[in-house]
Amino acid sequence: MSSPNVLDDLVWRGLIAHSTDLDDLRQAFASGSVRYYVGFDPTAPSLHMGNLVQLVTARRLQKAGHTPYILVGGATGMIGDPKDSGERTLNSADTVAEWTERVRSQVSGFVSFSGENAATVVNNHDWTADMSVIDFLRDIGKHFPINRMLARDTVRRRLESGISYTEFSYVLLQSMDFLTLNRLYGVTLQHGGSDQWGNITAGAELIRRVTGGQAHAFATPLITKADGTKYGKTEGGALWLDPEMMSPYAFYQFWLNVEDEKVGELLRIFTELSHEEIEALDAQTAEKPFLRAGQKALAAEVTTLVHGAEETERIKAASAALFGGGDLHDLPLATLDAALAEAGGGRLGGGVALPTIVDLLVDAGLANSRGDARRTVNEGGAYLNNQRVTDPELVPGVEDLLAGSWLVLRRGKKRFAGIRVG
RNA sequence: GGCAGGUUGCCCGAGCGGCCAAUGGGAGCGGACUGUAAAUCCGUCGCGAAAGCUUCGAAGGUUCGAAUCCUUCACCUGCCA
Repeated sequence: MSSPNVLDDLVWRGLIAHSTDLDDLRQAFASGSVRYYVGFDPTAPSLHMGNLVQLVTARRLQKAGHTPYILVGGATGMIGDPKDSGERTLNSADTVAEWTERVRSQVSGFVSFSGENAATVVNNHDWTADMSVIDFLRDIGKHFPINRMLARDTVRRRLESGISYTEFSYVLLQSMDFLTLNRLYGVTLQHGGSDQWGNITAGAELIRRVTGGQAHAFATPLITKADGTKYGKTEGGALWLDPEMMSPYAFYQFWLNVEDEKVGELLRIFTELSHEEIEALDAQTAEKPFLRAGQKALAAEVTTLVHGAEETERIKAASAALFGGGDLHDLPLATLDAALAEAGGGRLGGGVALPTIVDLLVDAGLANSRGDARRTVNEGGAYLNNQRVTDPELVPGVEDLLAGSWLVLRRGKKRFAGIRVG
């Protein structure tokens, strides 16, 4: 039931940036269902692209027969992992509790809770909240030499700008999690992002020191754009998995717009397509990049994984309608309804005179202010029903209403919105 | 606790009484090219149709006029204790 090949698959997909002894891990994988864990701290109301790497990785391991323990950081979220950009602001207990629940329901969609290797979701708040300071310092703290802690990259980089004792201690909590899961459930493997590598190995080390047992670990690489910068610092910030924080349509569009140089890498990391399928897509990207077969497959696969097949079909139809290049007047009302609901926009009451194109752009959310909208029109970036508009004062007439009720607005090449009239 | 310096638009960073809505770079946005890609080039980048209005840590003050001078407050940094 367990597959030793999963490790080779992870390597092939480029998912292993750091690891403890891979041969030991391979052996463990071959000899039975390995219990592994990955943790998610509630630092926001939703998980994002970076977390998705861990979610799909956990999913792959489970499919290979291993047993997932998904940890939500009800306790670690109260403390905050030290990051290079500086000290975090502490969130209130209520906020952390609420976000913890949201993260819990989000992660639950990626693993299976049935079968022999059913997943378990745990919350580190359960074993941390009631622990006494004395127990913590005696049982955990004693195993952490300060000189080693100070040598850790994340800490060293913060020594100049400053780091609180709170964040400095974070590694102890995460290490205690690994130890606790090891004791309670026999968890012997932890994976996470490469930025977590220090915390992960500290946990493996703690297990070794306390129990004498061996624990495995690996870290996935940091995913960056082709130019090395981080992904997703656009409008909303991160690439959120929660449909309320990022519409599935926008999510799909993100993957569809990925650079050619990155498609192959992202297909490997995020999709469950076979090696053959991915290599075929690589070949297509190389030979006929204009078809963007890789991007299309990537967008469809990842959106399906996160938002479901049904939603993905709606989005694909919407994208085809808006980007198809055909005459929008030919589209039936049902298609427009669906497409524009995905794309976003606004609604106007019927009967009254229509506003100018400038006001429409603002109403649809495509421009921040009327000046911005006016500028866009003057720059030639405004379109009504896929026809460029050059006059800021243009007022659409009844004849412009598609299927009697829609105006399709576009800013630039790819930002669409619909205004429903009536 | 003492001494010195800093706080400018999304970010970095000039400006140091009028010519400042505020140089420059980055990000963002639009255009050209193209493939809803990258790179490149061009344009744009507080609100307002305009008159004008609101911005340069906060509050007061000096002045015909302040981001620029003065006072107080808040926060940050460096040096000394």
